[in-house]
Amino acid sequence: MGTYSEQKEDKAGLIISAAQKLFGLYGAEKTSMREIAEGLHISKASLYYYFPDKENLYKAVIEKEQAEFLGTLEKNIIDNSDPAECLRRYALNRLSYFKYLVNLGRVSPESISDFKPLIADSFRNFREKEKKLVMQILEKGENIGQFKTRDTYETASLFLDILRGLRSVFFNNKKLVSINDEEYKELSRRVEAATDIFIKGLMYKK
Amino acid sequence: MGTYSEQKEDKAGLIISAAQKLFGLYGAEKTSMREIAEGLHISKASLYYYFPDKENLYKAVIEKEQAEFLGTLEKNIIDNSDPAECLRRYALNRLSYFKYLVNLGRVSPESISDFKPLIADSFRNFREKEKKLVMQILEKGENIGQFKTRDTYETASLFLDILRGLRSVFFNNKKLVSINDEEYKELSRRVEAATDIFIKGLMYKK
DNA sequence: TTCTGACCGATTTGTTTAAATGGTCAGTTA
DNA sequence: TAACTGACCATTTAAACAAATCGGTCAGAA
Repeated sequence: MGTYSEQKEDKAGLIISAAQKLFGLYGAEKTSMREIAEGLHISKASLYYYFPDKENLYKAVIEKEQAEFLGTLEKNIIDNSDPAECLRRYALNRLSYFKYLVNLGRVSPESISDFKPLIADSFRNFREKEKKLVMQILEKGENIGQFKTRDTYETASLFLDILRGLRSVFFNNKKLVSINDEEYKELSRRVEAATDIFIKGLMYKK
Repeated sequence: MGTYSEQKEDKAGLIISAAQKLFGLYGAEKTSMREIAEGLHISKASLYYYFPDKENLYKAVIEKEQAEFLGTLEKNIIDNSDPAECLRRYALNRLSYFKYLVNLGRVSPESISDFKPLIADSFRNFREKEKKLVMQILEKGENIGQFKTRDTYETASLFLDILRGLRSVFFNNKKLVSINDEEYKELSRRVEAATDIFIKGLMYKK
């Protein structure tokens, strides 16, 4: 990489960070490009030199967060050799990421449901990557004769949807803006219980 | 019951049915008390002879639907002796009820999240009844040595939340107004798969 | 290459006004 | 006296319009 593109990435990174902060404070829709530019002491038009439009800037913020999470997740999992323990860790790590997103204001009705196609793609992509990670764990479990599944892809998808569903149910019951420690403990207790039963349900019966 | 209260219940029942129909067409918020009264050829004030306010009328509609569902559900389950099969039936019956509610327009962001306390109570009550039904099934499974759970109440609650979560995830992905046959099949396939794994996870290991 | 001010059409916001809504009540009806 | 009603009220919602703000563009300066 040359100096230019490095500089460009630096500047783009600064913009992403500034946008990330403001999106976290006010939400993406309530944050204007003018505000982001003013915070960086540059003109609004400059933002459009680095990002074609607001949607792509938002996408960059989302994908930055997703990449960070997937990175730490892989590290946290790969070193562990027991597939069941891997699934347990996955569930709790994923929940921790959820808490982070909620407390950042990144999870809300409008952020989830009526997403623009571009952002929806990012989420789909993220979920696919998650699925593949879980698939790897399941396949490992099959190979060492610990698990027995019909279809690792379907099972991984189901596992993630169950976790997502539990979060969603918990989230819908209380109208959450942020998660405090008590709520988080309660939710992780349920997620752990569900994961344990799920794992038992995958176990190979001798 | 005397003639008077029977007549009163008849009339109240008519009002509930009329309201049910209109709520289904336009939603509770977009249906006015005037409309309901006009459809029954009575004055708006008369509605307030039978129901203290709109909220309680809506509550009556909700509880009528819930009672009907719980009734058919119990019938559909009680005659079956295998607990695992009971859980499977429960899951699919519950899904069928969900489809019914969605296609009636009874499930929507505003109907779910920002409910008035009164209606929220009805839902809590309904969920408690569901939980007790599932608990009965689980206890039966424990008694015949088929299941092994830490806590039947917690497990029942978890089972229902997982089902609810899967519906919620499916519902949030597509922005549903009604469920067609394909979507319903897809959803029941997933619910069945989750239920099967869940049941396996409850099985007593010899 | 990087950045900007001036500018555009479209959307959002604020404000005002009229209509409709949920709810009440004294009194009629049968 | 239980069942019902028309007239009425305070509050919410709908409509309409103006002003501000928004995302985005572009010729040209640095």
